[in-house]
Amino acid sequence: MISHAEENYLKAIFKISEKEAKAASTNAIAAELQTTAASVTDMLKRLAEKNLIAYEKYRGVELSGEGNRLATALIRKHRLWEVFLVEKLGFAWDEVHDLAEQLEHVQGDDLVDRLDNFLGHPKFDPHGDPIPDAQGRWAFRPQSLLATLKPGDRGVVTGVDDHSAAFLQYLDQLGLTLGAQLELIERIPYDQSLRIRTQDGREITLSEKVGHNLFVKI
Amino acid sequence: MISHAEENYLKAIFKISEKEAKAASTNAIAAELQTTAASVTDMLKRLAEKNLIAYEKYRGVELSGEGNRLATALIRKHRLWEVFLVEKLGFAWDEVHDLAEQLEHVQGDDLVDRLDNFLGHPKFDPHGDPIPDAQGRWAFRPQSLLATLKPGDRGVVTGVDDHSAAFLQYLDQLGLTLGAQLELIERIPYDQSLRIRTQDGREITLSEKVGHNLFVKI
DNA sequence: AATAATTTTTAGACTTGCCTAAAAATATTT
DNA sequence: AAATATTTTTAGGCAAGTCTAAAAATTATT
Repeated sequence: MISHAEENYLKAIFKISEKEAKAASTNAIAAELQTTAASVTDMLKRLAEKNLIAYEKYRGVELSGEGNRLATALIRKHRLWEVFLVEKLGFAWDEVHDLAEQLEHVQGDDLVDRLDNFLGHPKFDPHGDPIPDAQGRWAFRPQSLLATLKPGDRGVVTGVDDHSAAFLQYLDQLGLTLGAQLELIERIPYDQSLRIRTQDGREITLSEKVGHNLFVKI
Repeated sequence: MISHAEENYLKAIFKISEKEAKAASTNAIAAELQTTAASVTDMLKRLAEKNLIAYEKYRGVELSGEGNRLATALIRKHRLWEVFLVEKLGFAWDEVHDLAEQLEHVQGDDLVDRLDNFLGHPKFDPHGDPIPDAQGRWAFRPQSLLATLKPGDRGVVTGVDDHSAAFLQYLDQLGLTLGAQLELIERIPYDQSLRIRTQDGREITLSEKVGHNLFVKI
């Protein structure tokens, strides 16, 4: 049996490995989970003992096959619950993270698969993140950071890199939710600000930071 | 903040107090939660400390107003999730208890009320148990144990006292699910067995035990 | 009312998961 | 390469929640 705490560590390690493409460090895990390096070291020993990670002192960790399988299942659960909360219960996309964080730990034989079925097998969650299927396969969808578009390029908002409520609410306010169309007018050389036209013809200026946190499909 | 373990104790005390109409004993709580009397004593001290129960050594416990409020909210959550699992995800009534036991601990501002709304404000769960509303008010529905009917009485199955999977599956097999109509033909004096006629005209014999665990509305 | 049986509590220990402070190892600078 | 800075681990401790075994209190029996 695996505890909630252990599950959270696996997910954190998965998340870090995904970005960094190298072994996850103790400090990175501590930062991700808002805990201390000492606590992380404690837990890494336990996870290594259970063969869920490959751990070498001072060298960081990587998930084992089983650890990867568990982390993927957890992300699947998290994202399916997010879809449920938004699509069925009417929560906003910036309100669902903490709830899904709890719901993903609910254990039950075919709960996830029934939920998946009930929701119509969604491939992406309310933030545009892919939902792995029951076999752990990830959907792929070509997308680019808004910051990489060239003036004149048109795109559709497909996801976010920053999942903070502050960013999501700002996007709501701008009308830049998933599916919104936009066109890059120009990039200001001085500070890399981006002038875009929205689908209803408004022209708005976005900071470089926004450009690096918004995914669009060209 | 209240822990999952504390919540489970409150629910157990509520359940026992409901039946016994007197202070819940340490042993009764231990039996309900499948733990030891020593563990219960430990926890009772903590709950008393938090003013969730009135606890006097060797004298059993009763819920405080706040304890009662929390236990009621918990039962509300549990039963709403059971409705969700059966109505929306298609689980059988004997499969949902353990899942709801986990889901009831999920904390979130208006999650329960949104769920309640999504489900159409059900008044009873899949086992016929009442679901308290957001203000903690209980629906009442007159019902009697099948064992108390007189020959010739007709009734509709409205609930069960025994929630075990074995009993629920047996009822499924007999076709005696919620809403099923039946008529008591006779009570066998020898062993209090009950001969009933089902709505499709079958005559079946039920043990005294079944008679004491099935609720019907006459 | 005294003894026996039962229930409840206390005492002490264990695991999980977390912490701080100090030590050890690794990485970076000069 | 030596000194410094950073990262990671160890050591020791704490709280929650559980356990067993023993002591204390209550209840039942004779």
